[in-house]
This record gives sequence, C-alpha cells and structure tokens, in this order.
Amino acid sequence: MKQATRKSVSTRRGADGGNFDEIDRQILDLLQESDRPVATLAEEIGLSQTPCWRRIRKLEEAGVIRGRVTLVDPIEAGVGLTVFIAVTAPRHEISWLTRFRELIESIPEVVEAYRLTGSTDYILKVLVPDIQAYDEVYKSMIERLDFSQISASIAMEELKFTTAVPTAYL
Amino acid sequence: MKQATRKSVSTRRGADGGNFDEIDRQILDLLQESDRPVATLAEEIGLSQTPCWRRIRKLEEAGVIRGRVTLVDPIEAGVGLTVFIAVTAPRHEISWLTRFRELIESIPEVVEAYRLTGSTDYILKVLVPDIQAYDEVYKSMIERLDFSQISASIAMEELKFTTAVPTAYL
DNA sequence: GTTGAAAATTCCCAATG
DNA sequence: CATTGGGAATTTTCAAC
Repeated sequence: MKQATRKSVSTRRGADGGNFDEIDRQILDLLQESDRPVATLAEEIGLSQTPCWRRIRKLEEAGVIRGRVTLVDPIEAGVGLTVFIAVTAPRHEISWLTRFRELIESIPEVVEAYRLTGSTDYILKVLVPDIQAYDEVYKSMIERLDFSQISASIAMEELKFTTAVPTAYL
Repeated sequence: MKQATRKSVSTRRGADGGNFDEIDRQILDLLQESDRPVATLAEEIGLSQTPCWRRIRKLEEAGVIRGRVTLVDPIEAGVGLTVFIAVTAPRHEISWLTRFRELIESIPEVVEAYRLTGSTDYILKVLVPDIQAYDEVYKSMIERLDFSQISASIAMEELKFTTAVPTAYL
C-alpha cells in the first residue's frame, strides 16, 4: 500500500451508504489498536466469526480500512527526536509548491507535512536521531529550494501519539 | 497493543546488539508500507522464507517492531479536517501537566500531542469532521482545564503523512 | 444474525546442506 | 545463508439453521 497523500484535507465522505453501526466502530477501534485474528476479534465484540469477518471485508471494500501496516518504534529505530518545522514560502507560486512537495516526499525524515491557515504556510514533522541530524535535513532542504522562513521547535516530550482515527463520526 | 506514549522523545536506543543491517532496513521499509505474507516479503528482498521470518522475529523481540495495526482512512471515517492547536500553559506545575495529560488522553480526536521548546508549550493535532466539531473539542477542553492561550491552525492540505519511520539510523 | 466445517493459505520451526 | 517438509494456526468461503 502506497501511503499516499490526501489531496484535500477536508472532503466530505465518499458515497458509501454510510451504513456502519456501533459494532463496526468497535471493530475499527480494536483493529486500530492492534491487529488480531478474526476469531479473537469476534469473541471480543461478542459476535461469531463469520459476520465479524464480513464486516471487516465490507469496511475494506468501502475504503474505510486503508490497510495494515507494521509500526516501528522510533526510539529503537534511532530517531528519538521529533522536530516541528514551521515554513514560510518565499512566493506563492504553484511551481514552488510542486518543488516543495517533491522535496519533502524525498526526505524520509519528514513524516508529516501540512499547508496551514495563518502566517505559517506549512508545518513539517521530522524524525531524526539528534540535533545534528536535524541540521543535515535542514541544510539539504535549503540547498534544494528557497524559503522565506524556517523555524524549528524541538519536541521535548511526546504526550500522545496514536495512529487510531476517531470513529465517532463514521 | 496499547499505543502508549514515549516518556522521553529523545532517548538513546536500548541495549540491543544493534546488529541490524541493510536487509533488516529493507524488511522494515516494506512492512511499514504494508503488511504482507512472509513468503511475499522474502521474494521481494531476494531471500528465502526462513531467514526472512527469523529477521522479522528478531526485530519484534528487539522491540524495533512495535506492532501491526489497521489504518483507517480519515476521510472515510468522517474526520477529514486536521487542526493543529498551539497551547500555552497557565502555570508550570506538575499538577497541571498531569491533568492536561489525562485530558488529551480522554479525547479521541486528539491524535498527537507534544511538549515543545519555545514560546508555545504544547502542540496538539486534532482530527474532526468540521469546524463545528473542532469547536466542541475546544469547548470541552477549556471547560475541563484552564489554559493561558489556545490558538488553532487549520490544515488546508495534507502534503505528506506516513506512519513509516526512517530506517537509515537503525 | 448463528453454528460447523472444509479448503486454501500462512505461520512457525524443525532437519539438512 | 538455502531447501524441504510438515504440523499448527488462520483465513476464507460455504453450507445449513
């Protein structure tokens, strides 16, 4: 699965019947926490295996389930430092945005990037081993594209991180 | 798997032998992109099934692999709007931090939270259906805890989002 | 929705070179 | 590291209720 990018962050839901219920939410909540055999899942939600499996399949077909991935521990992977970079574009041209997009796509240390409202044009989340490595990322960015402003904030502590999306609005 | 929190964002790697090589990185890169059968993975990296399986097992035991999860599409889940909240604490007490921690932990819409260097004390990433829903989250926060400052930035576009951690520093 | 179960696949771990 | 083999577990699908 290509972990691609959503074109528009705010888009209304696709034309699914939208017919998902509380049980589907339970299924998603559990599977987002950790993958497990259908039999186990079925027992946890008090359902038998077959309908449970059918629901999962339906959620996959509807595109609600995007895929299954392995999560790597950043600390163990040697990238225990999270840095947020606030970026201001030098000019508001589509060509600059295109090159910016290619730039961040090519840097594995950049794990998230958003265009924002307000004075800061973009925010990037970067995973690196230490400040020195961050500086390398910084330098590789400014040597490949021009910026009006770049300012870094170091994350001193991670209070919460989850890949689990809220299911209350499904 | 409890998607818990890392106590310190910057911590040196644990006392693994650290003996991971380029093949291990390839394995992680592929599994972070998408889970697949060991047989498939083995073929992709040009290895036979058994040693490939052994490497995965070793990566799990070393804690490099944190778990396997299902990813849900935010758009399909009805939370296509990403909002970043910059928070300033009213006072720097451990009791406030404790309550803040409990607060964000109890709000599923808050998917990430970090304590930062600089003038902004904390940054939160929130997933909601729309501005109205964001306002609900905002109100539920200020009614349960006091803040010195809260300012929201709307994500107009998601340029990059990946759960894949860089493996170059493993 | 349920139970029960067969068929195909995948996982896990030997034995051997 | 490779190959082969095979039992256990899981997934997937299908009946019948």
